[in-house]
Amino acid sequence: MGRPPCCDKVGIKKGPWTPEEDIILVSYIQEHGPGNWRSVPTNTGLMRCSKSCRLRWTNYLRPGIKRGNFTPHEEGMIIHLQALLGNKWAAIASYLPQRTDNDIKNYWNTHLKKKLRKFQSAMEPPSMAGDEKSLDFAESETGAGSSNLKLNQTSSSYASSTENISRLLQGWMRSSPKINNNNNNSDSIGSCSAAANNDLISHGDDQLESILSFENMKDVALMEKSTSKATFQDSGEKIINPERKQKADNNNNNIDDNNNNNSNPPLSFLEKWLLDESSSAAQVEEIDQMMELPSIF
DNA sequence: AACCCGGCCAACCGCCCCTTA
DNA sequence: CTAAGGGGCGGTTGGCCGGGT
Repeated sequence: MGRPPCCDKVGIKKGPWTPEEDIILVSYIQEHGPGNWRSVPTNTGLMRCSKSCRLRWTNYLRPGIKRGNFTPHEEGMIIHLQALLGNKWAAIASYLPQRTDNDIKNYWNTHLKKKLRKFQSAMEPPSMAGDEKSLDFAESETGAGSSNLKLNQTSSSYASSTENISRLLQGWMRSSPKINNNNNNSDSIGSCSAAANNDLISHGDDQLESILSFENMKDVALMEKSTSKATFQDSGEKIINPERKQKADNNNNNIDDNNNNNSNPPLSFLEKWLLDESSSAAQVEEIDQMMELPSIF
């Protein structure tokens, strides 16, 4: 039924990437641009499957990726979007261009889910504490007295220090105008929208409840999806709109309506809502404060 | 000091969708 | 129209690390 895994072949290397492999991959992409991943292993001599190469590039080597240290604003965006869209990490990532879906997914699973759960149990009367339906958490409670959140774990291993890989490799990339020729094209991340959002977000009602009850927005989201399907494209490679996908595949060239978007497309309802609400930084901080209360005593 | 346990996160797996021949 | 291939996405895993005992 299912297709055989692409990486079944013997001799395919798995596990953490080495700096040497990263350099090979980056220099290849520098020369040829991302895409046609199938040919990457053969052309580079990397003993990695094409998927692994793509993943490595999109999640770590791509220029402009920001890693670690999620800001309260980003947290708020993620919480909002997760409530609205569910576990559509790629879609969520498209609103946080500097973040990868994998990163967001990990952050959600390791930090935000717990945070929200704590928050929810803090908000609920004790008798209700066991009922977790409203947050739709799939997993069961583990470790009832779960420990404090550990943020910013540091690691000395290469793989874990990749937060700086893009920076380290910037020299390589810089010598290549090809890839990042366009402010906003599919490889230059971290540009506009996030920054714009950061700037735009200035207010919001502080009703914490609103963070947690977006059910009413889901219909809107569905409508949204059916009509305009995520009109935002992140400046990365996650392309939600198929039309854009095709264009992107054709590679480059400014596709992007969204670039040129000076002819800014009108904000969709969802986007407006996000911008209005994602003042959520304040809301998230409030959650933090709420959750710290018990520890004060 | 050694061991155990749990958290974190990079990477893999497998399914799905889209494109192309 | 259909089948095959490639890429994208979400879920899951496994290894590393730090904290606790």
